[in-house]
Amino acid sequence: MQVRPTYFPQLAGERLDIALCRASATVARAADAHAAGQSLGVGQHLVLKMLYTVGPCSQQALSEELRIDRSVMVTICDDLERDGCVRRERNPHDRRSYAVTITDAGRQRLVTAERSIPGYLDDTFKALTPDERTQLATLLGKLLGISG
Amino acid sequence: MQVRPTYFPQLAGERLDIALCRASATVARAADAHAAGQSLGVGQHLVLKMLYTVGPCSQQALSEELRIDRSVMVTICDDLERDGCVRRERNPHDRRSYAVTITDAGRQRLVTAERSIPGYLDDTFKALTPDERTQLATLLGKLLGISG
DNA sequence: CGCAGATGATCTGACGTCAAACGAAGAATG
DNA sequence: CATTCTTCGTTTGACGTCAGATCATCTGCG
Repeated sequence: MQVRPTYFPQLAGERLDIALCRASATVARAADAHAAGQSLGVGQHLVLKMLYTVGPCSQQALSEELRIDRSVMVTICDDLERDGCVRRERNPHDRRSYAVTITDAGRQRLVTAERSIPGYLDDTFKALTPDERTQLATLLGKLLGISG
Repeated sequence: MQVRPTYFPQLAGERLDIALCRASATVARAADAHAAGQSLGVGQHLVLKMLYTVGPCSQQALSEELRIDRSVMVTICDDLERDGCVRRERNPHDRRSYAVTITDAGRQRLVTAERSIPGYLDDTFKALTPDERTQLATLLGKLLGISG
């Protein structure tokens, strides 16, 4: 029930980029808060999810696909490995790279975390109807150059 | 001509929040690049624009409305003042706060910078038709709780 | 008035992100 | 094979952001 209708709406009206960035910042905050509740960082979650769906990957592949800097990926994998969620095995065909592999504990951790995602998404985007969410997804897809 | 159709599209499909954040990151990069070309930071531009449209403000008001941290606003105003784009006059009714005021030079600087904005926006959102841009603006508005 | 608490601007310290440099291991060229 | 170049993972250093402390000023209350 905030009583502050001022300059921003006008700005958002003429600057689509600013509106997009602010919406993203809001959503990112929600994601971080939710992740903290699960005691599994957003990056860690995404890494586990990708390993789960596409199988063992190099840190390089994880970095590029998830757009997480290589140096950040190091500590994400460190933490996941310390928690027993992944193993770092050397790729026998290229001993420079790892084959980061999800463990049973990691799979377990992932499915647990995944259970809370629908509720989190629903809450974060509760201002939009299901149709509108689909619209938004489509528009963002186009913006990101996703072929589909 | 990139030949990398892999995991991300699938992720973006089921995680609207991730899609939103990545789109925002892309747009923010474009904004920074464009701002660098204008040698006027995004924050500085927004401050000038707000001062231009709503008149003199305290740094507090600028901070809250533009969602820029107070401590960051200090250096933004420092730089703008050093360049002669704003003046910091004490608010006579409350000498704790400034009345940050745009100068003629600042106005000039702003209108110059504003001229390049339509082209920048058009380029950044070229993947969307005008109708789709309007749709996106509407959806983001709802998400941000803008009354309209 | 005199004092406690709130508020605006500023400064400082901690944190996360990212670019650049590095070492190890492969690929390519002669 | 040797030399050069590239790639993967890691470390380091710089930078921007933000929370908390600080100082000056204002407000409210006795």
